[in-house]
Amino acid sequence: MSADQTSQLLSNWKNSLHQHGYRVTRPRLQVMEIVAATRIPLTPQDVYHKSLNLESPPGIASVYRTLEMLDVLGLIQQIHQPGGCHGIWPAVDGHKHLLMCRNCGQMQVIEGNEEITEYIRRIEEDTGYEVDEHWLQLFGICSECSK
Amino acid sequence: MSADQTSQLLSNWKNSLHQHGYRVTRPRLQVMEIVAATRIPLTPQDVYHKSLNLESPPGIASVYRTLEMLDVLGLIQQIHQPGGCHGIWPAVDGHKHLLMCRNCGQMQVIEGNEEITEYIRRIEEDTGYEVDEHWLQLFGICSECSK
DNA sequence: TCCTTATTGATAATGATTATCATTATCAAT
DNA sequence: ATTGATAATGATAATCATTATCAATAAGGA
Repeated sequence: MSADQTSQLLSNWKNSLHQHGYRVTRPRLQVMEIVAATRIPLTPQDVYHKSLNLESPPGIASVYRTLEMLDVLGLIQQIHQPGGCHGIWPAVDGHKHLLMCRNCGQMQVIEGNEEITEYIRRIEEDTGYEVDEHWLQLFGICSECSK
Repeated sequence: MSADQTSQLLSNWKNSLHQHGYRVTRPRLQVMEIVAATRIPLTPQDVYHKSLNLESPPGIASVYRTLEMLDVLGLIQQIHQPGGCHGIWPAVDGHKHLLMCRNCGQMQVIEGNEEITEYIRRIEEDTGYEVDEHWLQLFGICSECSK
């Protein structure tokens, strides 16, 4: 994620806090900066440990509280990984699927999902379910790592 | 899952333990019976609490150890749910996708995934990744629950 | 600048999972 | 069927992540 993409994201997030009546505080900013800048999914613990490098790091409780708030506001999303654990990641607009390099951890957003829409339509016919949500995540090796 | 499907599964699992040099013990059988018979994903705690109804229930540690063993042997798989937490479920042969009713929790295995194969081929072309694993899970309301 | 109150940080409480280790039970060999 | 080596168990302690508590602090509207 490039530097100006990150600051764009941060700016949007701050607006969202204001709009929903949340105060913009230093601990929240510290957490948001870390999450907005990450290129790999982070756990709450990851965020906390990264924050310890900062001047006056937020308390562990504020890290959890801020992540909870970002989640409620839909600004981050959970990522499910082969290791079994979750990580968080800035939420992607619309419904996009994610591709993650199992070597370097880098995430990539996939554009277009017509095939999946078609697939789901067929499943609904076959099973009688109303499918209202789906998760698709792809894992592999990115072109950098496969060199 | 029907009664004879369950006993078929159990029988396969016991064979697998023998083949890999694991002893077949009562605590293991108790855990395996619970997991093989479930119609919804279970957490380790779920399994433990269900086991407490039994005559001489296994210790909590044995529940964890048995689930770990079943996972290593590839006999169960993890299910990722909207709530954010994992559950376990008997592993499905081949690569099948799962559909879960968000009301009753019931799981359904989906046959055929040509659309997904096609989708992944396109992603590989677009991104330069080698995609070697993918997770797709669908959530919705089953025909029973939507009545 | 003041004042209300949302937020923080330190820490206690909770809950899940893992590690430890003496005792028990499996199962291959006899 | 019995024996014996040792894998496995169960009770519990240790660890680790997450949540709750509450007095002190700071954001931001008046």
